[in-house]
Amino acid sequence: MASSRPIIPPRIPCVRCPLRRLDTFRDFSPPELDFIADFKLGELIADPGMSIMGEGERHPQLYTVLAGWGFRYKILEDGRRQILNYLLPGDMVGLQGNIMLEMQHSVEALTRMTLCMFERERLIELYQRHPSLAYDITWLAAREESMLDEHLLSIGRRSAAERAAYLLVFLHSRAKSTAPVQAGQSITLPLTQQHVADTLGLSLVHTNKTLRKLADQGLIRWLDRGCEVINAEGLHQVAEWWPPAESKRPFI
Amino acid sequence: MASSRPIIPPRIPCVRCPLRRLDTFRDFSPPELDFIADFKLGELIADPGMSIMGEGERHPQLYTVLAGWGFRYKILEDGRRQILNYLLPGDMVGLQGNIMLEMQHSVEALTRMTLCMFERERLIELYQRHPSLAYDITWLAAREESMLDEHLLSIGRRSAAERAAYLLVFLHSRAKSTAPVQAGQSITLPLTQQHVADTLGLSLVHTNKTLRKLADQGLIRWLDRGCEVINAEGLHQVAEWWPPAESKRPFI
DNA sequence: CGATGCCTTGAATGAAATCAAGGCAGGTGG
DNA sequence: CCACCTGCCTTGATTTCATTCAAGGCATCG
Repeated sequence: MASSRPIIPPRIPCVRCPLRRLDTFRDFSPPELDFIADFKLGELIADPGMSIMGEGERHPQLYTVLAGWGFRYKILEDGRRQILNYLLPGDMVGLQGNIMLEMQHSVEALTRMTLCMFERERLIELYQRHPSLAYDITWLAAREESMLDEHLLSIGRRSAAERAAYLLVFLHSRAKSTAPVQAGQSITLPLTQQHVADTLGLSLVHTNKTLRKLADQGLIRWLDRGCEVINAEGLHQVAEWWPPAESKRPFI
Repeated sequence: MASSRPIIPPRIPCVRCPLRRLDTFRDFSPPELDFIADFKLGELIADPGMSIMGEGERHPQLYTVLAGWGFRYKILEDGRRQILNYLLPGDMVGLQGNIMLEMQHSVEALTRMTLCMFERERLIELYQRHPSLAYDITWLAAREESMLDEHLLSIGRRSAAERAAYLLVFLHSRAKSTAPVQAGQSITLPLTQQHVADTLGLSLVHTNKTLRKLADQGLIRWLDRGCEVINAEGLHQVAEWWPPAESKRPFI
């Protein structure tokens, strides 16, 4: 099944990885970089809406998002869907496949994505030869966990408006730190209201009404298939949430 | 602050660790065991209701639950509380403190707990000298992540009754795999309905009514400060959830 | 014997889901 | 070029589910 997808040999050499240029991410030492470059099998291009991994599947690969947005989700038998988190450049995808036999969630592309593909088999080698990179993987897992904690608090205890404000300003701040620096240009979150609804645990209709209120307050502007954050500070205050202080992030 | 708590030198040597005897957990190689034994600083005893870590604190230690139950939670300014997950024997506590500067959640004891205390500083050493243990830590982090994913699906998309059934059977199955083998004796989950409410994102009153219905269906029995699962299979069906197949688990 | 902690229940209120339409832009095919 | 989809957003009316309010019960403990 993976073979039916457009997998191509590495086009973007790790030495010239565009993510390394951003100062959100930490630098590799030369031996680390060599290892990673060798570890990389190729690239996967995914178009919007394309399924990258499916719950219950076994996946021999491990990915890192190089460009574009995606999301992880689970569905119940009757179709109720919960989006668990979003995938942005620098995020790892499919680590769970190494630990559990089967994937416990699905992954879908939101925009056109480029993913770096790694050989799962060689993960052990990474742990043996590069403890610092192993530690980075743990770091990434712990960071994912802390995002999920915050989402749980949000869905469990925040009101609809607070939840929506939280989600949008959360994504906004993540987008800001991974977007190629564009002079003053505003960032658009590439979502539909259905995605928002499925993330917040609300119905589409109620999500729409809630977003309308935020828009009426001048906090956001909703475009076709996208959301523009106009007043991030206002959203922070509605949500009662501020992003945790973060030093330079690792990525693989 | 940690010094005001009853920290005692190791009483239970790792060689005779009671968890290693359970066949839920994997065995250590002799060198691994030596390292862990040396890594262990002491034990922490926590009584029910005692705070083990607080959000915003910096924690120099890392723990593993040796006995007893606890939980991780977050609170909003106005007091709304969300329980994120429960801590059972074999679970790691405080890894996040290594990655983020400050803890992003709090930890409290539910029953009397014994925790093994490790020196955070030496975690890097563990990564350098024992890649297999490093991998185990990643394994534990990924497992925690997959539990949080399931909780998110539950709170976001399941009905009150489904959620309650899920939580109880989830805890029941976790308890079963870590409890010292007691011949046919039933397991009691050491919770109050307030804990259940704060885990499910429901009010106490509505939680009570929901649990009542499950009890009326003969699925559970509610005791004072505890819940007895009578019909696990029934709960699985209400929740539409079964525990993922799991091979022997690592622990540190 | 009065507190306190935990569970229980009924009644009133409120938030969110569901039901039901409709609008509007972009794309396609006759 | 127009007719007709289709996907995404919007709005009002109704119903369902969950919260809040209010009280009481019943053990345990000092």
